[in-house]
Formats: sequence, C-alpha cells, structure tokens
Amino acid sequence: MPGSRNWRGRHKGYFSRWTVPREAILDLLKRTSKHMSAKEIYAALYKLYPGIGLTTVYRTLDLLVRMGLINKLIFGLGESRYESKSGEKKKTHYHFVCTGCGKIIDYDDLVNKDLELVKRTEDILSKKYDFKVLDHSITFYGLCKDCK
Amino acid sequence: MPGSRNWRGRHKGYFSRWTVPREAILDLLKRTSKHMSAKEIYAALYKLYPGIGLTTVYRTLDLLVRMGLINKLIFGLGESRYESKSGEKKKTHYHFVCTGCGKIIDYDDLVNKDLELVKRTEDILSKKYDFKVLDHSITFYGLCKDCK
DNA sequence: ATATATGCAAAGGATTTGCACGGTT
DNA sequence: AACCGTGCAAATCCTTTGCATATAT
Repeated sequence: MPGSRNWRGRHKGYFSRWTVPREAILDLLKRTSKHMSAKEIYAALYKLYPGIGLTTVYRTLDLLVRMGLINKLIFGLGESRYESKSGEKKKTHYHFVCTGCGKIIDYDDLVNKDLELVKRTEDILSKKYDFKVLDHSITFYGLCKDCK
Repeated sequence: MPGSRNWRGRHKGYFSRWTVPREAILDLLKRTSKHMSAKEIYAALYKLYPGIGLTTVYRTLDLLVRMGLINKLIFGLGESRYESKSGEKKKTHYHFVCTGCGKIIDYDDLVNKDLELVKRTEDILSKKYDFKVLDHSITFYGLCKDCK
C-alpha cells in the first residue's frame, strides 16, 4: 500500500481486509496512465483473476474513492472513469474531453494559476455559504483535432 | 424566442417547427431559478399539457442544448440537470454540489475576475492541443451546512 | 401532401442490491 | 463461530430508440 507500513491503521473504518482484488485494482490504476472505466478494469483483471466479478470492481472503486486514493471522473459520456492519485499521474491535472470520440486529454499547464482560482473560490464558498469543500472538477469539452 | 424577431432563421438547421412543447420547456427553464431534471420538467409541464411525454422532454432538452440555449449539468448524482442561459440566471456562474443531500448552489462571486483566466486557459490549450473548446465545467463538491 | 414532431412501449447501458457461499480472523 | 468480501443474477435508474400516429407548413 501507498508509501507506508501500517497503512491499514490509517485507513481503519474503511475496510477490515485488504484483499487481492483490492490490491490488484489499485495497483492497476497506479500503473496505467489511462482513465479507465469499471468495465475496462474488469476486463484487464479478468485475465489474471478469471474469477473476478464486475460487482467487486464497482465496490472496490467506490471504496478507493472514499479512501481518497483515486478520483472518479464523470464526463457525462456514458460510464464514469477512474484515475489513481498516486503513481503514474500524481500531478494535479485537469481534462479535455472530446465530445466527438470520447478521447480524454490531461493537461497541467495552467494548474498553478487555476489553483489560485480554486483556492479563492473554496474560501468564498466556505465563508459565505458555510460549505465544506471536499473536491472540485474543472473540465473543458470540445472537439479534438481529429473530430473537428 | 430569445430577444429577436426572426430568431428562427438564426436557428435554421436545428429544427423546422417551433412547437408548443418546445416553447413550454424553454419557457419553464427561463422562468425557474432551479436546476431541473428531465423528470421534474416533465412533472411540471404535465399539469398544463397532460398529453406530454417524457421522451419529448428529453428530445427537446437535447435540442435546446445543441442550439446553445440551455446548459446540461452532469454532477454524477443520478440524473442530469438543465438550466437556461437566459432569463432568471443569465449571468455566468458555477456550481457547488452537496454530495450529502444533492443540493446545488450557484455562485458567481468571482466569476468576472476568473473568467479571464478560464478564457486564457482555453486559448492556450486549444492552440497547444489543437482542440476546439466548446464548453467548460467548473464544479465544487462537498457538504453544505446542513450535511456537515 | 409531405416532412417533422410526438407519445408510447420497449430496449439499452451503467450501476446497485439481495443473497448465499467461502475465506479470514 | 462470527464477520467480511465476493460473485452471480436480478433489480434499478436514467436515457435512448423504434415505430405508428398526429400535426404543421
């Protein structure tokens, strides 16, 4: 597990057993640079663990999201996609989604400036509306060069 | 239709008849300050037009999105929601979504200052990746004061 | 008259849930 | 033994599609 022995203690309350499917799913997401759907994860793992079920994939992804280890990306083009917060793509980044072909492009060019916006907005939201901001999403939609 | 006689000419290509359900749905969205789901729109219109079908609502919403008259909001908590770009809520704004109760709050406090940053981001990214940006989405997730 | 819009019912697709089994602690 | 995690199948929920009818131009 992520960079620490004793990690189970830190995640007490989320689960009681760190099982093979859980390790495999997190590991897969950490190794890939893609944004994978539940079905894609299922298909990839099925080769190694032919006994795995899609339900377990969904339940594990939900667990990992709650544990804060992965992000769930909802682009509105069919299924949700998931990405690890550590490993391959640890840097903060945002997404371009091509509504033509579904392609997703990561970008981190302006993240620092964006983050100012985010931070400022979070402050206002919490002060003015008494909200506890837990997450945010910035996504651009359009057409990639092949779909224009 | 929105602020111009002869609007139909401007929308040639999208439809050939501006019908009662279409007018009613756009009008409803223009008058409300809420973010309505297809079902909610259907329920509201059913009182006036008991013959209306949910399918028509979905198809009309899709049409209005393509025409650029309304926004489709995908927060990942069940159904999509829709808001008019003119009328009640014409100002550019973003959303805070409470993952506890599904409540959505609009905010526009920093929009003018930040719009510039968003625009610059669009410019840079579209040049760098040859991507035609059509839309963007900035959403914050968290817990409202009742759900904290 | 002719093309378009509509409603209904059925289909579709993603995700969740009920339940019994099996492995851990 | 008690509990938790899993897989399967069924159920759900939102949305889309096929098709026959109704309607606008």
